[in-house]
Amino acid sequence: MTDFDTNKPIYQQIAEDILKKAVRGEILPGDRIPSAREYASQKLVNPNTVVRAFQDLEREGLVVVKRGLGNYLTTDTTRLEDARFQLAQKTLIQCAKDLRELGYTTKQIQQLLSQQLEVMK
Amino acid sequence: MTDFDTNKPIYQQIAEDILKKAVRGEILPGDRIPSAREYASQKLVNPNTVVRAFQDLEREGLVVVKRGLGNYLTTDTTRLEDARFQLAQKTLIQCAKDLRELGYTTKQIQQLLSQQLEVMK
Amino acid sequence: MTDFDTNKPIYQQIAEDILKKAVRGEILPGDRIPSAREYASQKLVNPNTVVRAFQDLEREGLVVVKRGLGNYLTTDTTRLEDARFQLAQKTLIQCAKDLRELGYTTKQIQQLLSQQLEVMK
Amino acid sequence: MTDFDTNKPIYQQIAEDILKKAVRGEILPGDRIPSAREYASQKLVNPNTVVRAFQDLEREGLVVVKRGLGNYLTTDTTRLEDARFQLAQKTLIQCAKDLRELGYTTKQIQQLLSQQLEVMK
DNA sequence: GTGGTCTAGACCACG
DNA sequence: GTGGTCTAGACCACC
Repeated sequence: MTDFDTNKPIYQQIAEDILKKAVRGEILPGDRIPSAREYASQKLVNPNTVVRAFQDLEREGLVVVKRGLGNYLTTDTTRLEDARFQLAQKTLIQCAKDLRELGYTTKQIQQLLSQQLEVMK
Repeated sequence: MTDFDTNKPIYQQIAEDILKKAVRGEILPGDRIPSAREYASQKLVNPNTVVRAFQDLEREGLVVVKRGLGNYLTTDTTRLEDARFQLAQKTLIQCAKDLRELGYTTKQIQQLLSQQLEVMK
Repeated sequence: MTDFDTNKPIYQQIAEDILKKAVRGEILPGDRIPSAREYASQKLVNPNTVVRAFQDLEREGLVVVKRGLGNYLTTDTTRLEDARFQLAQKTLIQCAKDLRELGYTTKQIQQLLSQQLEVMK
Repeated sequence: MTDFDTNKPIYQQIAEDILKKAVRGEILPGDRIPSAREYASQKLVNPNTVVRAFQDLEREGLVVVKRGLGNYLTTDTTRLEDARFQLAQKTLIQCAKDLRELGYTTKQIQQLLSQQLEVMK
């Protein structure tokens, strides 16, 4: 994920990127997260944009900011699991709703999804 | 659908609304679509916003503009089916990709979707 | 030419259609041209639109309107040849200008045109 | 090109102007394009009109929009060359077709074009 | 600062 | 009547 999708705020993509790394175990609870500056220079984005992403993560309780020390992934694993499930839920609801509105039946939707998952393997 | 989602362009929602009506058979191939002005006064949006939606639909070949007469749904049913499938495909790919990145397995994704579809029945 | 190009006024396309038929010899000098009504019902366009085309042709001296009798192609062949050459000239100037602005050289333009003419044979 | 042709949409002329500059090398791949507002105040047109031109260019993949930063000419030179060739092709096809319909032969068309190019030198 | 969107109101060509 | 275009001015999110 070196590039960003133009239709979505970059700060949001950064926040989701970190959440994804956390739920996949690439960052462990309590781990230090690169500082906004490091992250910004690495991903070639404006530091302000990263700061905003971190603020959002802190607000959700996923990241703990220790001033002068850096940002740390929360040790509260429930929070992580919650955030993961919520994001998944939101994604699925939107997807299911959109497909329903396109006139697809439950069976068809499941079939299309299976095909898609197969292709992406 | 009398109101609009605030975090999506209105013109895009109008275009999708018409596409959805078309694929669901509420508008038939060759049917006349309400003029931009009618549509605008009915949905209480600015005519220009509707015009933009219609232009997008024309660019995709879903709507045929007959100058001075009005806008007509294309009689090319392949186009309609294509547009439907493409939109469904795009939705599914995004959904599957997002869930994969959250670390869900194929089985789990299918299960979550089934639950969701069940709930929405 | 049963259908019309949407980017150009229909009345203009009708006028050009008649001019083209005349210069190609499908209509001869002095021949009667179908009345606006006949033409309109044949091509499925609004009679007013045909009328406007005929007015333009009359203004250019290509068509003579004899009230109550019908419209006749002028017997003045010079007029026809003039109109033909002018239209050709206008077309070429625009084409050459556009290609020049795209940075093509004289040689390249001639070559591209030759290829195109070959294809259309 | 300080003024605009009255019988063509301004937004279209702006888009073509930029494309032409790009294919002629006056703007290089990756270069920043003046912001819509700059361009608008410079050419004395409404910013919205410029925005529309830029959006068309983005849709064709010639311009990349970086939000909050500005518009950049694509670094994908294939796209540029494609766009150039397509526009040239479209122009030529239309020209050749029109002349053919006026009853000119291949030889005559080539000759007329050569004369025209000579004149414009 | 940038681009994205929307509203309001106007004018035109076309049918 | 229709759609196409343009202007003017506003608000927003983003960087």
